[in-house]
Amino acid sequence: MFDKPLTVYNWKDYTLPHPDGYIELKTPDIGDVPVRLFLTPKLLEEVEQDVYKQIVNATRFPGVKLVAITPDVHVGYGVPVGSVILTDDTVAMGPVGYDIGCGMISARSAVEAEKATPKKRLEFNRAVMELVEMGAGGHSRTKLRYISETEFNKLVRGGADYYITKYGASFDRSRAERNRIPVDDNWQIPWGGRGRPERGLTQLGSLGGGNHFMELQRCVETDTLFVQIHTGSRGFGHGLATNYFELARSDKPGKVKHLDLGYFTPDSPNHRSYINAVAAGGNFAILNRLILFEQVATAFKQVFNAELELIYEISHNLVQKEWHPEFGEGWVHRKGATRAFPAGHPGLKGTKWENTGHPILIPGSNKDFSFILKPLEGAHKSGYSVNHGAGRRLSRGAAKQKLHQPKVNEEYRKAGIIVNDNGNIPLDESEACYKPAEEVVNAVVQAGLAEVQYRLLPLASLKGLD
DNA sequence: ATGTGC
Repeated sequence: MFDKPLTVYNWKDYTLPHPDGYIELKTPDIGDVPVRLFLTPKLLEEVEQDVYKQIVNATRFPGVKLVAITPDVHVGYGVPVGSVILTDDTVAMGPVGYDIGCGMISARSAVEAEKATPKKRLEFNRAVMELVEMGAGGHSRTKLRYISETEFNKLVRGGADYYITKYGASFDRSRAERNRIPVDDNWQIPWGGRGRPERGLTQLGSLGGGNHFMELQRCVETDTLFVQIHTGSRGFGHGLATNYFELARSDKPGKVKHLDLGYFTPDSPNHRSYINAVAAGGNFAILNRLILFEQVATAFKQVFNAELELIYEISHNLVQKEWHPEFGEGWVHRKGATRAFPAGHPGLKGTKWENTGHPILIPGSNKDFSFILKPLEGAHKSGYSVNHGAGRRLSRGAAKQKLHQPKVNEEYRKAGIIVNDNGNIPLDESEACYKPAEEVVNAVVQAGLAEVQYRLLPLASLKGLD
């Protein structure tokens, strides 16, 4: 299924603009599966050659009905980061990714942006760094570092509902995507194995490394201070993903040659089990964002003496059962892709977003715009999804090699953006590593998927170091 | 992404 050799190399010659605002890809390698590229011609030109093989992979899981590619697409494990895969009943791990439930939280304040003087920005960063554990391998600095396995189980099953009942909530969470993804009572966490999800036991309430961040921003439209957080399920989600990749391999001996392309059809008991794992990993990520937000709000209060109000909280790495007007009920895998339900979508029924659509949170680099978008009716074209960020354009290795530390430090200093507290900008996460966010967001606006509501500019950024 | 082995 996945080892059929590719017949096409110059794949970009097999694209044609569709009147609905996306680019259609049709090659013998992808057969009849509709593949829609939500890219401008310029962004398409910049897409790496290796992405093609991964798009073909995406079409080859059993029962795939649609593959949508978002404008921030780049190479991932098995399938691209920035892909949306609709299947009938197959569920797959690669199309969710290792950081199960990874996503964004965004909040606003009534504080005028000018109150964030350079001194206050540094003060904010120091206050956050005092409270929040950042970086790869970090353990929570909250009391949740010391919870029992029993309590951990209750948390990843009960999500924010359980957390709020047990520990109380310092803010109104009713504006989040959800508090909890249901987990079956009989599902057990697959402790141990190669993945060792138990790594997550001490990590609830820690940022992590890589592209995870916390940021103080100025909203261009309101000229007030906003805050944004990007984090996921840490070692727990990573461990779950690893163990289910292994299970997929033992499920179908010899058939799954590429570990990254494992999947489960409903005839496997692991099918339901993996859906539960995604729910538990998703709940961990929801909790992680909730706890970090409480800490950031505490720091914000200390420095600006004001409250933060949630705008939205949403994951961009999940598989969920959804309805689609063209493809019916099915599993929607989003890997580095943000859900975009417009007004009237049945998935919003009974929520406060029913008549408006829910906010879409899209971060740019820490020296570029971030965006909050509003989904439009046309979002069905992409399986109700848009990009999840600007998209990497320079590898970490290349960034460390090519970029000059003093020069980058100077650029950020001139822009008045403080990263952490020592003036040294992490090169592999700096502006040059990412595509211009505006260009990427324009691609989804032009395709009629969403419209821009707020533009946010970074003032102070917090990054965990690898 | 993770945090360890290449």
